[in-house]
Amino acid sequence: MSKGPQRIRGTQDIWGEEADRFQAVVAAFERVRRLYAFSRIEIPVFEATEVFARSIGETTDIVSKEMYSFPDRGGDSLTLRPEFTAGICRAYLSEGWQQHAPLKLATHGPVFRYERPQKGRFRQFHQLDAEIIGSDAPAADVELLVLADQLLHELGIQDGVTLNLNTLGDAATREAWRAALVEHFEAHRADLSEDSLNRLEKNPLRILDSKDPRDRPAADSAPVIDAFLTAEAADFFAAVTAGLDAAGVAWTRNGSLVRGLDYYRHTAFEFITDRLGAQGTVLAGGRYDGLIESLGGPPTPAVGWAAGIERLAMMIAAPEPARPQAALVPLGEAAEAAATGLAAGLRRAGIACDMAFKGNMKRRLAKADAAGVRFAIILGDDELAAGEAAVKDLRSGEQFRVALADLAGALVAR
RNA sequence: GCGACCGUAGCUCAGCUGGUUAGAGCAUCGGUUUGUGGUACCGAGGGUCGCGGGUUCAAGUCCCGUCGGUCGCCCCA
Repeated sequence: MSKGPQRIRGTQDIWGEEADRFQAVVAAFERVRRLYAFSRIEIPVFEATEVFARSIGETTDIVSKEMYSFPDRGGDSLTLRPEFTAGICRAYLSEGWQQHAPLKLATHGPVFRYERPQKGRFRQFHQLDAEIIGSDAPAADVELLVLADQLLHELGIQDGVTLNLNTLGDAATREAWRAALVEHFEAHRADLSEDSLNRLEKNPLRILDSKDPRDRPAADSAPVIDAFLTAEAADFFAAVTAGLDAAGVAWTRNGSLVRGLDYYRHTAFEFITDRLGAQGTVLAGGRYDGLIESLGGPPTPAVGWAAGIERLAMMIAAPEPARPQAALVPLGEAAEAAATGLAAGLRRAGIACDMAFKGNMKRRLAKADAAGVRFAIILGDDELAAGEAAVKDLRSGEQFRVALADLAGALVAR
């Protein structure tokens, strides 16, 4: 095997088709985000640890054992972001962006979670992220969902994916429902898996979507949230579903869809596929009206979602690799210099072209062909003397002479 | 943190119940073609068989450990 430093577990070196897929996902997101007038935001890759600890919830696995936290040289505890939402809310507060509310924000980039890598799961992975901060209108939830739906359509993966939708109600609803669930599961303690007994202490809602067959009877017979919804919460959810219907976005109600993170309220959703093994969630989010308050800010309503770029990239059709239109093939030193000038001219004219750093004609032609280049521009002493280049169409094999001054135009014309 | 499977050239893999100098395809480089690619043919370079220990006359092949990979559980995008 190779020696030298190795890639850190759970990180990736991405090149070739994989990189093209990644780029295609990001490009689609940037395009769609503009259509919905979301502005781009950039935030730090690391934050004070408390930003995540206070917002995400001390009891979640993310905070308790999956964060990359470290003391900096000054002794402060910093953490590599495990998600975008908390950092964006911190920025909203510390930069005084309340004055711009409601704010529609989008970003993408690396996030970090210390987990055991598996299919579609990495320690450094990448997310798309969209948030609306400062609006308590159900229309905000709807817009975010329609945006997500359009993104998946533009990526061509809507067929394998369904939008699962639920409401967690407002704070009062959630409290009442949670109490009822605890009571229900306490009564079925004997039937539950060890994992779920654990969840009962830490996050009882999670028992509802347990994969363990032993938990299913108790989970399926558990009280549903609808009975506990306050009138306001019920109205809110009705407005969201009506909006989705109006926008023509397909959705299915999933009463056992809950969120792992403490800050969610009202709308919760996941776009789920069966094409990625155990990692079925492709895009997920919801409303988190309590988060900014938990960071020490004023009560501020907000909604958002995040999607794993790697997971999306695995699902899309392979994109056409970008290939240059032409390759320069100089023969000899004089031609090499002339070709350098020609290449610069073509590129300034907006024509993508390539020129190998060295090699004989055979090598250069083979390289151009392997790269999928359409035209080889051959420059030798004969051509130079005539002020022309030999242009070879590598697809048809036909070859013709073009005056150097007309090169760019000739290539565009063909 | 737990479980299962896997770890042989740059890549994908073969190597039968342990037995002389470990193979193939692709890729790379060179040649058939000293100014013409994509096809074909010939040739070359490249591996302490993840690492460490053990069993054996003998280990890529068996055993233990360790590291890494893959998939699943937990959790989550």
